[in-house]
Amino acid sequence: MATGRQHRPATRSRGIPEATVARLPLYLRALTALSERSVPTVSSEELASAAGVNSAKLRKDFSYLGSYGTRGVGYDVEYLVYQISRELGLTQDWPVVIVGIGNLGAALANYGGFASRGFRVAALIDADPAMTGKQVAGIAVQHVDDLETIIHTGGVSIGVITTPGGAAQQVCERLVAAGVTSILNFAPTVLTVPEGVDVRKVDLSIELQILAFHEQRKAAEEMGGQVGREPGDGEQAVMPA
Amino acid sequence: MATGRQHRPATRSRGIPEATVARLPLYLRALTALSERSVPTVSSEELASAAGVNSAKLRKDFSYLGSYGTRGVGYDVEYLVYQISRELGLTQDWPVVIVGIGNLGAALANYGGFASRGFRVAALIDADPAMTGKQVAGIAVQHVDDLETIIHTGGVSIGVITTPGGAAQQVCERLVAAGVTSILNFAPTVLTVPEGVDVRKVDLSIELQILAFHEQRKAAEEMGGQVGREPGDGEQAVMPA
DNA sequence: TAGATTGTTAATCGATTAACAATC
DNA sequence: TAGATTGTTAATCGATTAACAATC
Repeated sequence: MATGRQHRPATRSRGIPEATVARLPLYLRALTALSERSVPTVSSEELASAAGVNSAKLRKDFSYLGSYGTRGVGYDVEYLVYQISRELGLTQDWPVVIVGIGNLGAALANYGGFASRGFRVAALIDADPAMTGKQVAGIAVQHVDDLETIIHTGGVSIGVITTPGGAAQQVCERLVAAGVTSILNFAPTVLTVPEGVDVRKVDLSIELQILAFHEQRKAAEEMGGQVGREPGDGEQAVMPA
Repeated sequence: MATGRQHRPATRSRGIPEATVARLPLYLRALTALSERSVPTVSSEELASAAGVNSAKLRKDFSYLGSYGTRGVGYDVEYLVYQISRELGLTQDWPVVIVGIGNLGAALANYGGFASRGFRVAALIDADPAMTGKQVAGIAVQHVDDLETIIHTGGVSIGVITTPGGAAQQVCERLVAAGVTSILNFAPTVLTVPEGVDVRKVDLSIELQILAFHEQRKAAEEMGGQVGREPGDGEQAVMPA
C-alpha cells in the first residue's frame, strides 16, 4: 500500500505551489481581521507584516491566484477575502468528523475557529461505550460501530483522528474505506493510506523536539559552541547503558 | 520589534539543514519502536519506510550528523537512537510550562509523549482564579500572576501557549521577559517576539484549510477540472453580498 | 504629472533525488 | 570474494528574495 500524498512535495494544483497554499490561510486570517475593522484596502507591505511574511513573497503568492490588486493602491480587502476563500474551497461547507473524544478531541470540538471558516463538526465518534450519547460541545458522541453510516449519511470527506496512537491506523482505514479522502492526524503515528488520500499530521512531540534542538544550540552558543558536538580524536564517546 | 526566528529559513545550525532537523524526530520515533522490539540493526531502506520518507533522503539527513552506519550492514539501532537524541538535545531534561488550561491545555498536560522524551511539565498556568489549585494530570494549576516566579525558579526555557487568541501575545511577552526562549503556540495568532526567540505554531484551522484546498481539487478533477477556476471571458464573477 | 504600489523577472538559495563509488 | 548497503556527488527541482518595469 502506498503512502498516498502524506507530506508529499509540491503537487502543483492548478499551478499553485504547495508552499503558497500553506500560506493562504495566514493571509485569509489577517484579511478577516482587517475586514472586521472595516479597512477597505491594504498594501502588500501591511498585509505581509500582519501575516508574518515578507511582502515580495506575498505578492508572488498572490500572483498565482491572479491579478487582484491595484498598482499604486493595494488590495481590496473584501474582494481578496472572497478570492482566497474560493481558492481554498471555503465557500462551500465541509462536514468533518472527529474520532477519539478525549481531552484533545473535546478541545477540537469546542474550537470556535472550526465553524467560522466553512467547517462543520458533523459527528463526534468514540470507541468507549460509556461516551456514547454524552454531549460534547453540544453534540452527542456516537459509537465507532456506526462510523461507516455516519460518514455515508453525512457526506463526510474530512476526518480528524484524535485517538491513541495504537488505534489510529485502524480508524484511518475505516474512514478511508467509508469514503473519507482527507485526514488530519493528531495521533503520533505514521499513517499509511491509499493513493489519492491526503494526510496532514499535527504532532506536539515533534514540535517540542525541534524547539529543543534550537534551544540546545542557543545554550551552546552562550557557552562557546561546544555542546552537542561529536567527540573528536582522543575524546570518549559516551554510550547509553 | 522583530519577528524573531519564527518560521525562518534554514539557519544552518552546525550545518544541519532545518528540513533535516524537522525529520530527526520522525526517525527517532521509528528507531525507538525498533529498539522496543529489540531489533539490533536497520537498513536505510527499512528505517525510511517506517518513518515515511525515502531512503536517499534519510541517508542524506544522517550524513549531516556523521557516519553512524556500516556499509553492507546498516545502522545500529541503539547507537543511532543515542546520536539523534543527543543531536536534538533530548539527553537533557527540558522543563516546560503550559499556559492556558482549557481542554487543549489539559490534553497536552495528559499527553504521555511529553515525559518520555526529555520533556517535563514543570507547571500549568491559568488566568482563571477558579482553576488555581485544581489538579490536572496530577499537577496543581497555578495562577498567571505567579508566571515570572514559576519560570525563574523552575529554570524554564520552553513555554506552550494554549490560551485564547486574544491573550496569546501578552502571555508570550511575559514568558519571554521572564526568560523563555522557545515557544510552542497553539493560539490562532501570529506572535511577535524579539530576536533569538523561537516560535513554532500549531494551527488546526490552517491544517483544515489546506486539506479543504486539496479536497476541492479532487472534487474538481472528478467533475472535469472546472471547480475553483477563475471565471473567464463572458462569465460573471460572483461577489459576496 | 508625481507618487505609490503591484506583478514579474531573474538570481539565489535550499531541498530532494537518483545514481554509484566506497567499503563493510 | 560476492553481496549488500552506506555516504556522497551532481543534477534537478521548488522556494525565496531583491529589484524594477508597469501602471494605477
